[in-house]
Amino acid sequence: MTRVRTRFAPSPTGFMHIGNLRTALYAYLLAKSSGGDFILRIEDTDRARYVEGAVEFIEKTLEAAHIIPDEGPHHGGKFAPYVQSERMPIYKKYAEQLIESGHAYRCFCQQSEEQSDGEKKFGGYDRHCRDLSQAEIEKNLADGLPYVIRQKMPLAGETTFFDVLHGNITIANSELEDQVLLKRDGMPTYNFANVIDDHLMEVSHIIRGTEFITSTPKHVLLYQFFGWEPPTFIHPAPVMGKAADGTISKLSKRHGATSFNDLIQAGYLPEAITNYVALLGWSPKNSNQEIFSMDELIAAFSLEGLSKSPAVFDYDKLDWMSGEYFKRMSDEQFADSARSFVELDDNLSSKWTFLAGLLKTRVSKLSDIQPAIRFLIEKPPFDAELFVNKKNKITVEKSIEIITPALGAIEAIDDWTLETIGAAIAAFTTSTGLKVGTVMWPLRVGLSGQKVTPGGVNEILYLLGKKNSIARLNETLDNLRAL
RNA sequence: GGCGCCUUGGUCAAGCGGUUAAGACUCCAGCCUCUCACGCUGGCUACAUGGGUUCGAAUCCCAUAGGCGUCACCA
Repeated sequence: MTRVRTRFAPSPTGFMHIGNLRTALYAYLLAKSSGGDFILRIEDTDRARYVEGAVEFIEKTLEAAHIIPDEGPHHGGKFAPYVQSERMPIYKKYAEQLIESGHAYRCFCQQSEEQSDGEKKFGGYDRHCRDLSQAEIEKNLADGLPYVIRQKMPLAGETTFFDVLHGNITIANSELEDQVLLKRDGMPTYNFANVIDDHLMEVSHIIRGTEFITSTPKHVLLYQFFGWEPPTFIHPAPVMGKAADGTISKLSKRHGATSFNDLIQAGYLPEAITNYVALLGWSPKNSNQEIFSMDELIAAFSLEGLSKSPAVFDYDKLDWMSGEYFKRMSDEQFADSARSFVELDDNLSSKWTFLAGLLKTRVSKLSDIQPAIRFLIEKPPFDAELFVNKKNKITVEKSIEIITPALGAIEAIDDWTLETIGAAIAAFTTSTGLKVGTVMWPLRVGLSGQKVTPGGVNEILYLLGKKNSIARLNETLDNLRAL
């Protein structure tokens, strides 16, 4: 059995779409699950679309996602170069070989040429250049006429190829246009370069989007023309997005964050993103496991688990998975990863690990943190409504009755630690003879200025510090009495 | 429009001729609880439609519908 070699072949657009990331992931998992190689190849044959620095961006993104190429532009490998624009002589050689064997021809048609008869027309050219005499060709060449090299498709019959997900797919050759192999500028088209490179680089399995299904017969014909063995094809369905109005379409900008980078910036962990994306179109056999480390994905991956229907990207589920990753981290780890997403004052930054521990189970992405802790830095405006709570039998009067003596108890705390605070508040609560909830409600609301807080009274007191806590409670008291 | 692919709850998704049609997310209810969250219990919701084949079909076949893709000197 030949060695499994897969490749990820993005064009350098400076953007790593989630769908691309998933394709890369599957290719990587397939290779690694069978001890093979994963290749990164840059398909930069469209000069107009080239984005400066995009290659480095792709490499950095893959690295962040823990998808590490064995061969690539900056990873080396015996089939270098791995950037198509650096392989032009190779494509030229094979294109000419095809002309000689009668499977390709020089086409001198202008791009905008119109065809008037009722014959089937392919992209502004007809097939008359197929029949040019050698003399005509020589003349055109001598005149310096620009030309492209086109693949000479069989006019009859059909081409069948096997796709792991879809089985045999057959397309009539009459549906196939004479594909341009070499463009006017000498660059190869995708449809040509990928065949040459995949063969030369000994790629065994091609994983790419379904948008390539209909052009695969062209590739298969090329393999036949050259007498090469075609690789195994796998065409997973695209990742879809759901718009606000419920319509479903290929995941794009209108659906929000759609690139790996967008998601990182929103504060999702790379591991969580990779994990979630892996499950969008793949599921493990004989298991319901959902949380996977990269090593576990490699161990569990198999082509049989791939789905052939499109999957809708679900931010709710990503949020859940993200939360699962947070919960499995230690407070220290979480505090560390979240640190760059928050701005803290000196007081809070000295208690950051503790605060982070409180937040860990309450956020689904790191960018949720800052809004959740703002009340600790700046107290929200007074709102009397907050001091009325039916369930805990709290009213404004009752709040004043509780906060006033509580202030005394708080002022009496010398050593400001979570333990001493907890003990003092517990003792105070007991002394009032009231239910815990009844006592805590006005205190928490009075301290935080909001109904919902991460952590309870003890934690907030600790985080705020003695001086600040007392100041806030006094202010609250003033406001309540003024009503 | 031609050609191709796809179709199990709102979403992901098991299932490969015989099941009470898994599991997860979301949502709802309850428990826990000083709020929220976590955790725990439980619940709602699905085989696109119509024909076959078969003792028996979500599973096989054929239509129909809908969705998606493709028809570039982009990938």
